[in-house]
Amino acid sequence: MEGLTISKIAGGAGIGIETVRFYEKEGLIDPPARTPSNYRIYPESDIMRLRFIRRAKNLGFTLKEIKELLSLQLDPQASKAEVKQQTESKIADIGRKIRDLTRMKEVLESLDACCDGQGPTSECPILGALETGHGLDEN
Amino acid sequence: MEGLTISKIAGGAGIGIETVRFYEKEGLIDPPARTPSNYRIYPESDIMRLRFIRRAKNLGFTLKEIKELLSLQLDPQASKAEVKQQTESKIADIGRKIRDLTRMKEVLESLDACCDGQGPTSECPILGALETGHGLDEN
DNA sequence: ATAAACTCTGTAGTAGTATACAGGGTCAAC
DNA sequence: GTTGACCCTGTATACTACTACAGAGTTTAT
Repeated sequence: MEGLTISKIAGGAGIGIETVRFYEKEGLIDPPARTPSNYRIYPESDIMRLRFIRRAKNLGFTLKEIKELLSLQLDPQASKAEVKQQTESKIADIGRKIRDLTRMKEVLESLDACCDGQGPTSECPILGALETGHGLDEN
Repeated sequence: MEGLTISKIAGGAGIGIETVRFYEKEGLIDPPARTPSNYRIYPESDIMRLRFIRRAKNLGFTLKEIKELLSLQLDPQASKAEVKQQTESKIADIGRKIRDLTRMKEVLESLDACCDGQGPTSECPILGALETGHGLDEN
């Protein structure tokens, strides 16, 4: 039989079976084909999609945002200009996240270095890491 | 009077008043001083702390992880070795996030470029972005 | 041909993270 | 000295993202 059962893709993506059905309900993956006995059968490629979702979630994207990210490639109907604008807005979002994380990492690295000896930990301020950033913008 | 009321720090940090009290209950900020009439009064520096929390949440850290991050600098009692190990583990986490986001950003940038003309959007695969990464590790 | 291990739909429950409200006290200003 | 904007505690509700059944059908292995 061509295709994977739900437990196979769930296992392959490292998530639960119920979560796969949940994502289908939420529109994050397309409803798959069904066997004559009504079992879902998935193409291999859905494992990739599910892994993407898992990783993106770990990066602080909500399911709604992930849906938007995924739709950037799958919506040939949408106006090019609109897609382009959405894409660029996502790129900016991601750039902001990268800058924040980079700053945080630098602070932790200097913390790691400076506390190697015996300086008091409380002198190494991680708080400043995200402070000097991009203002009071939303989110 | 020295210090800020709860609505001032909430406003300054861009979060709600109830959220500030919630973070206090959860141990993310210390219980502040009180006026004789039992009002909370916060030092300016708590705005920085609350902003850090907001930004870190946006980067995919849970409140529990943020608590750990904040405690890295505030726990001079903890054994240096333990703190050092925790710090290094956080640094690795963050490095992974940065790599994932960088890959995602690259893909979106090429998507943005290649869809400038008229190529079908569906040909630009964001799915691969997080795929060739660091294996099937947890999370 | 039966038991174990899967699948289905549908509904309910959980954890994490806020938000809202009720009932009551406090402060500033007119 | 009363009105409106604050603050308090405590409880309840909401939203997101799962996770766990219940009750019933299917597939696989023995």
